[in-house]
Amino acid sequence: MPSSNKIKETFTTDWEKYSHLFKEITVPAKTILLKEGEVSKKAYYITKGCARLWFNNNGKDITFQFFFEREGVSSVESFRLQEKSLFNLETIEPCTLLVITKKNFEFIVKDMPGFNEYLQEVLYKRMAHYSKLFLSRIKNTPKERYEELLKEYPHIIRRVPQHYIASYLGITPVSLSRIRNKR
Amino acid sequence: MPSSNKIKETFTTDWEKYSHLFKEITVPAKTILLKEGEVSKKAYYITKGCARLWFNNNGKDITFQFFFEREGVSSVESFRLQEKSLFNLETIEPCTLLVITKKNFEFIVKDMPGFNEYLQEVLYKRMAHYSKLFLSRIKNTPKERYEELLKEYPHIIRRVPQHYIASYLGITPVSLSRIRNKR
DNA sequence: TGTATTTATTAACAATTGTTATTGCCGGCC
DNA sequence: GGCCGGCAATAACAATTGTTAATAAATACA
Repeated sequence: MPSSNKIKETFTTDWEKYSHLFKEITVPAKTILLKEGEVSKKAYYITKGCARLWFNNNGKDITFQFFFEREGVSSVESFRLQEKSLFNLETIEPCTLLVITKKNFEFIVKDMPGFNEYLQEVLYKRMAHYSKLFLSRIKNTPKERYEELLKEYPHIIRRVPQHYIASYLGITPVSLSRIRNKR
Repeated sequence: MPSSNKIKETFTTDWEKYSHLFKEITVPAKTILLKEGEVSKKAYYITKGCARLWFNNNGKDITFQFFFEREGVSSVESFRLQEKSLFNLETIEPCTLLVITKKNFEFIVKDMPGFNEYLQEVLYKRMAHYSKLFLSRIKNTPKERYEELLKEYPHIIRRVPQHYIASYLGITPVSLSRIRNKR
């Protein structure tokens, strides 16, 4: 579960020895890995494909975050605290994933020096990501938000179906199409 | 600076002995107690009146929080970490305030048992307040947000001028007036 | 009390976004 | 290759909100 450049080097070499705790699976697109309201028992690492975290709001889905190759992904709060997840975790493309159980994960937490600190950083980054997302919703128009996404994270727009982008921006697919084609 | 029922009792009796560290001032409405971009050197406790925390977004002001009697108020992050404040702190009504300097405040933090924990709780509540506010912006329409405010915090609506409520809800005063009068 | 200032309402119009439905395109899959 | 399903674009219309301006009401305070 590498990532986060600074901390990465400190334990990336040790990583091999835990590989037997992960199971590789492949799943089709639109597979729900975790359902809203359920307690997360597994965490995933994306080898191939992409996924999204979203929640249902009166029948409309609101996407919070996208995940791509070489990223760990779970409903962090639910997995760590074993509480009901507020989010759905769903694949967008067919995916190859490394799966680890909560139990094995806890083993690594205890066994690998520095891993817990790394997790703290992941959590912190996630909070920062949310704050930024929320603030952009308050301060900017959908159009501005789209343009910012296009500038800062073009790979998301290249790869993710447009209606998920719309759900991420808080608008309808129709409205996003209009913004893109300026009419 | 009492508040927060649970922790309150643990040090509310000790509080008197620090009263000499506070200075009472009275200020008119619309007094800026802290300007966006400045470092907070003072914290306030409201004896009489009310205030709001807001920031400027391209000329429009966005209100984040309202404060009333028996509440401590400051740009918490700026006061604690001595960083530039992201917010303006401004009185809404003429106010009577107890003022304490950063230095004297730090003295109390060190001197009073349990005070630091209390501050942690204040900070935690503030984060929770923000999360709630942000989520309501994403999930609900301005109309729904107004109705929730009316139900949950009627005292705010009773007391605060309507255009500040509008700024808190993220809409124009005109739009809020329309919502209130259903047309 | 009378005047000035602030605040709220209303109207008219523009801009943005949502809703619903249709069409066409593309890719996966049998 | 051909069919089906998912996706994007577009149109027409409705609903919501913003903008600007005028007016009315409430409030402050001299």
